[in-house]
Parts: sequence; structure tokens; C-alpha cells
Amino acid sequence: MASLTDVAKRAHVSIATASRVINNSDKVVAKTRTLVLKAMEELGYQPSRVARRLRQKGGRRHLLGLILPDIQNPFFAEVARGVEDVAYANQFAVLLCNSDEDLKKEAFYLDVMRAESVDGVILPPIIEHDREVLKLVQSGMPIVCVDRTLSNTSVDTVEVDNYQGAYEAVKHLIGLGHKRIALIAGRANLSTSRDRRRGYQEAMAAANLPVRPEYVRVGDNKQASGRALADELLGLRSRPTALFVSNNLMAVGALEAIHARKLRVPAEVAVIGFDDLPWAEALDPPLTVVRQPAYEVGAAAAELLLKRLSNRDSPASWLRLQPRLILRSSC
Amino acid sequence: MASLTDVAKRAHVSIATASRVINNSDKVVAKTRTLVLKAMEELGYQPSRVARRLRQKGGRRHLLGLILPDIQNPFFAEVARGVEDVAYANQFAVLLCNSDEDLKKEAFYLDVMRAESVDGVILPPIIEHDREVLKLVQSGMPIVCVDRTLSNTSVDTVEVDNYQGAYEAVKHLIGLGHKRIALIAGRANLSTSRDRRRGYQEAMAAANLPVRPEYVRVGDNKQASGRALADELLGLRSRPTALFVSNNLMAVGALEAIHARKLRVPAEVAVIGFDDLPWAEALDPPLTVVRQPAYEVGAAAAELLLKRLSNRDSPASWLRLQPRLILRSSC
DNA sequence: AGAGGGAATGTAAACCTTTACATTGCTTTT
DNA sequence: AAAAGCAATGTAAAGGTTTACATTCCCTCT
Repeated sequence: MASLTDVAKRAHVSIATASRVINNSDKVVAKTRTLVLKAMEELGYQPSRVARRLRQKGGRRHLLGLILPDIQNPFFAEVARGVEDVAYANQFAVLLCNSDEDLKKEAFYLDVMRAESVDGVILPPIIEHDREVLKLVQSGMPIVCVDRTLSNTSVDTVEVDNYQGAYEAVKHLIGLGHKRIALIAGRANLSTSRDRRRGYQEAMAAANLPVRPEYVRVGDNKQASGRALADELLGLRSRPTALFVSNNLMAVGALEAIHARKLRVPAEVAVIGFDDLPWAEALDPPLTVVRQPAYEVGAAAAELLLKRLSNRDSPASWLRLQPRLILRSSC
Repeated sequence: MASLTDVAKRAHVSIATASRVINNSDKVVAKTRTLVLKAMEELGYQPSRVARRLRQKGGRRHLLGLILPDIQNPFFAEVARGVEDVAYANQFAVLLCNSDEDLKKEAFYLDVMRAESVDGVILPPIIEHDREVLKLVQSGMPIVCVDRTLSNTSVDTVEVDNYQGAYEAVKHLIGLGHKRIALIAGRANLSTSRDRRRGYQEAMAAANLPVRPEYVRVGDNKQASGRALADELLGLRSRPTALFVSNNLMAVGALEAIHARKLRVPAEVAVIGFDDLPWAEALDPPLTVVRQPAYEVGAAAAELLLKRLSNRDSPASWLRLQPRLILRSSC
């Protein structure tokens, strides 16, 4: 692979001049510039991002880190698209990793980020008090939290109004006449789970409905747990008439449990999910959901990060995007 | 951030010795080693992957590139998981990008790969004669093609037996008594589309059924095109009794079109899709599919790449994994 | 014409690591 | 006891860039 030195040699100029041409910064006289460009062309020169990154300490390295808990979750996949599109438009590449909700794996990837000296990192923290992330923040690495928040610190954050979304969803169910409404909540120690749960509780309270403890089950956000928990709920002597499921994968699981018991939706049990799915229309029945603007969340996060890069010490921003209830036929 | 020089200084040794301790290669006497390790501990030393990569020309950089056409497609998401898991187990990080089936975007990311000097790249080529990829191959970068093949060259490849999968699927439909079987094919100039189409044709031929041109529609692998094409097919005077849809997203689209026309599945029209979906059970109706071993494809590709790294000039391997027909209730 | 100034270009250090080769100092052999 | 050998450690170059500073060269002003 041709290096800058080769280019310089071929163009009969110094590497400094050649470098200046690439970064078209300082003035290089037109004739010289053409000469250098021609040499580059001929040699098929590609600047080495590695060497570049090594040198420029404070500059842009045009690499963003993105650590997601689960690429296979359509919500996160959509977030990733948002991040990617904005990054690409700004000539940034994205180093995307999958933490699998595993703190150890996350720590490994955070190390990789540091070691690769990416410009900044976007991630939903696995837990609220994520010491590894905190350490990275303190070391001065620009970080943007998406979807989930990080406690005890002020970092740029883009989240969705989970409380509001859950409140609307449950209110909708109540409006339809449901009284026995169960909640399949998300993994504990996640800000999103807590907020959605609070939305459920307050919507119930606002309608003077009791929150029966056996109607609240805590899952781990995976399909299997949605299925198992829904099955438990449906086996109760006094079966709930509506299920509010606090995440997309668990909602699909709940649907499976309902089908297994041959119950009709929504006649015998209504379901409302959190997070939309691209194929929600094709589900049986088409699922009513609280749609999070996942793409926008990712795009906003990337923009926030880019902004932060050009202005290191502006105060942290906190964006809260609104979800939207999408009525289909599961209620 | 502390550098190796700092560590060496603190431990009163030369950087060479310090370096040797990290790479615990040559023998360093125990006392010295402890000294150095202590210094590292105290300084919170993290080796810079950037500097390391710059130096070691032939060595492992512990970074793999993965360029996918669409992270939001569950098939590719599963492939990504396979790649990631194997990479992680071997302490490799994955630089994952999204080409969006766009040659220009792919070229950009290939440049990034080259510039980041990743150890190797895994990708499904966007088209069969992908000149940019070919260039990269010729430049000596280890490449593994997954899912789709690259013509006119011999690179490591992991693919699925698309022909066989399609053949089985159509044979299954024929066995059920269907005669008017339509095909919604994938994007042209993709090896997968061609092979699946061939499977369809030969299965029809084997049963002495004619392939009616108006029963074959070519889509772009996206949900919307599946929906539109299915709708056209269902509007035909002599409506097909079965649809073989050559990709997951288009299959969901087809389902939507069927629902819109209020047709019953499988009574009025049967559907069989290529690619499984994690929520295929919860679809209306649960979708019968040809399941590709996506995770295994990704894992095998990563393993092939890792093997290639330690043995540059072994001949190219070609793996063909078998898909499996999963019977649910859409036929 | 000589000095001064400014634009274009060159020189070399710095970034952080790895590693071939050189050096040191100790142990073993004859 | 001197030579040889070997293990541990050090020295310095290399890798490809950016950039502060130095140099060159030409133009303009008095």
C-alpha cells in the first residue's frame, strides 16, 4: 500500500506538502496540488486512518462507537440505523458492538473503544449505575446515553418519554372498559422499566383501579420470558382481561402464550405492547403498540455526539422524545 | 492516558522490557515482570491499539470488518450475532457497517476497512461482480463472502444451499396438491435469488407443472415490494393458490397483502417464505418457512476468517450449509 | 538596489508501539 | 582462570501521519 512518503517522492515534494494537499488546509499553489493529486491517483493512495489517529491527539478520528444490548431486537436495530445514517452523512464510520446485556462484555467493548480511540460512544447503559461507563465518562470520552439513562452523572442523553407512553397505553385500555389489567414489566434496574411501570401504576390510580400484585410480573425483556409470564398470568383464577407488555420481544412471547391457550384477541384478552415492530401488521392480530421513535432517537444521539465533539464543554443536553400510541386490532 | 513510556519510566526499565511484559513473549525475569505489572496497575495503563496496529504489519490487529446490506433484516442480524460471538470468543472486536444495498456506501465502508487496517472483512457482496470488493481481495485483504457469492474469483465463502431450500419448499407445496404456484423472487443479480428461482423452476418441472411467466415477479427484497407484488398476483384472473416468497421481509409484505384482501391462509392461498423469523409463530398464520442457519453461517464465516489469518495462503474454502423446511400453518 | 515581508515549501519531531540487534553480566566449561 | 555461552535487558529504528518551526524565493516598497 502506497504511503504518503511514496506520494511525496513521486510528486517531488516533501511529505508535509503532500499532507497539506490531503487536508486541503494551508494554501498550496495550484500547480503543486495538481502534481500531488496526480501522484496519489497513480499510486492509488489511501491515507492510513491508523497513522492519522495516532498523530492527531485532539482531532476528529471520524469513528463513532455504538454498543447495543441486542442487535437482534428490532428497536435497537432501528436505533442503529438512525445513528449510522447521521454518521455516514458526516463521513463517520460506526464501530458497532453487541453487549448482550452482559456487563463483562460491555466492559470489553468499552476497552476496545478506548483503545481504538474512537471519537465518542453512544450506548444504552446496561444498568443505571454502570461503573465502567462512568469511568469512561470521567476519563473525558464523549458519551451519549440513548434509551436508558445513567444515574448520578450528567451526560448527553436521548430518551423516550416512557412514563407518558405507558400512561397513555393503560389509559387506552381503561377507556375500553378493562379493569383487570396486568403488566409484564421489563428487567429491573433499567430506567425504562421503572418509568413504564410508573406509567402503568399512575394510570390505574387515576382511574381508581387497584394494582393487584399478582398482576405485575417482571421479565427480562426476552421473548421466552414474555411467553412464560403471560402464561402464568393467563392461568390465574381471576384472569386479567388485558395485558400491557413493556417491550416488543416480550409482547410477541405473550401472543404466543395466548395462542397456545387458544384464547381470542381481543375478545378474551387484549394486548398492548411497547415498541413497534415492522411486521406488527402481520401479527395475529395486528398488534396495538406504543411506538417509540427509534430511528429519531439514534439520529438525535449521533447529532448530539457530533455537536459535542466540536464543543467539548457545553453543558450536557437531555432530549426526551414522545412515543405515540398506534391503534391496531389487539385491544 | 498513560503510555508505555510512562510505565517503563515508573518501573525503571526500558520500554522494550515493558513491551515484552505485555506481550508476555520473551522471558522476563519474575521480579522485573512484577515491577512492570505494578507500574501498569498504578497508572491504569491501557495499550493503544492504534499504535500497536501501526507497528505490527503482519500481525493480528484483533479487529474484523463486517459489512451488511441491512441490519434491520433479522436474517442479517442473526448472521451478525454468529460473527460477533466467535469474534468475541477470540478477543476480536467487530467493525459493523450497513451498506443499505448501496454500492457507493459499500465502497465508502470498504475504504474505511482498508484505512482502519482491519484484519479481514466478512460481507455479502451487493452484486455478483462487485469490483470494489474484488479490488480489496486483490490487494491482499482477507475476505469471506457470506450468504451471497462473488463471481470470477476464489475467496472463502459460506453460503446456504438456496437451490435445495427452494426446491424442497416448492416440492412441499406440490405435495399438498398445489398447481398454480407463484414465485416472488428476490432482487436480480444476486446469487441467492437466482438459485432460489432455479429451485422453484426445477421443482415445477420435476412435477410436470408449467412455469407461467405472469406467476413470477421480481422484487427488491423489501417488505413493500413483497406486498405490492403479492397484491398483483392475487389480482390475477387466474389467481395462484400458493405463493413462494423468496425472502423474509417480502413474505411479511405478502401476508399483509393477503390480509388486505381478506383472503384466508392457507384455505384460499398458501404461503411459504424463505428465511425464518423469530416471531414467525406469532404471525397470522404462523408462517411455514425455509429456515436458513443464519447464526451458523455467521459463526462459520468468522471461523474461516480467523483460520485464514493464521494461514494466508491455504486454498479458499467453500462451505454450503443446508437449510431446513419448518412446517407451521401457512400451507 | 537593498531591505523587508509574505507566501510556498521543506525539515524534523512527535504520536506509541514492536522488535532486530547490541549490550551487559552471570554461569558453565575446559 | 579465561573463554564461551546464554539469559536478561537496553537501544534505536520503523511504521505513516500531522504540524511547529525553519527555510527559500519572489515581490514590493523606499
